[in-house]
Amino acid sequence: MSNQSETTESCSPPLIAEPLTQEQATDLARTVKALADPVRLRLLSLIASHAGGEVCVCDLSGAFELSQPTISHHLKVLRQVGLVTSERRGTWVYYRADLDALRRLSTALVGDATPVVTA
Amino acid sequence: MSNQSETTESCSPPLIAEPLTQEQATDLARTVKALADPVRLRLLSLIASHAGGEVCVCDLSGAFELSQPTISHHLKVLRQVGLVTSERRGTWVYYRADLDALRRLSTALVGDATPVVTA
DNA sequence: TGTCTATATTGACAGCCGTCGATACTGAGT
DNA sequence: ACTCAGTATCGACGGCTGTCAATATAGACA
Repeated sequence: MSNQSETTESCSPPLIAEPLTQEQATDLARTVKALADPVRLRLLSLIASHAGGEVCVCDLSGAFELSQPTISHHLKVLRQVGLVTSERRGTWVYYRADLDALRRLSTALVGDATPVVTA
Repeated sequence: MSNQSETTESCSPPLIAEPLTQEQATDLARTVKALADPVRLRLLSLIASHAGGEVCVCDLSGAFELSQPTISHHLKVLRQVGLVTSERRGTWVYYRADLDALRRLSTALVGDATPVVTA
């Protein structure tokens, strides 16, 4: 049960290379939507940047002034698009970021070459 | 008037490097939200991938089975976060993608190195 | 079995958002 | 000045979403 991911966001040409089909856009939007919330961005950031790669939910909850169900809800949204995975060990549940999924998302936007032209 | 961009999304360390502050997350979410819609993804894709870099609104509207006000609304959302800019020439308005803005967004997610591990 | 802690699910509610029709605005050409 | 085409804004409506309190579930430990 650790992962009911219905990951779609397959590998299509980047957005800037050729027009997305309606289906591609719908798939991509699913993943982007999951990231389109400050709380979820911080959650993913906390998980992805954590040494060891794993974070216990109890540690995540403490970082927000939100109810426990709300945090659980946001984690579920991230799980459903495959950006994070979860594993139960004893009483605790540990979350881990899927960096490849994030990279695929990034690639879907701009492709591989990413020379930032910091003005 | 061609551009009422209130672009915030400044250059912060990527999401996966260190935890986002609440403000960073809010800023980033603003931009991500603008992309979190299939229609806007397709619009941006149509604009960004267009030869010449410019697309007239009249060409964009034709690609969707949506009312003209709806397309105009979505274009405004993209404009407000600086992902596209617009310029009026005569009767027509031309939209252009800001690829640097897109790249900054991508960098905010995964950083510079983007080796895709296509499984 | 019972209890306690950690996490998930449910149900409800308010606010946001995508969509439309109607209307206003802008520039071009009579 | 008038009209016409292209685009933007307004106001309204329905559906989606983030939040919570209440409750359920899962595992650890008596």
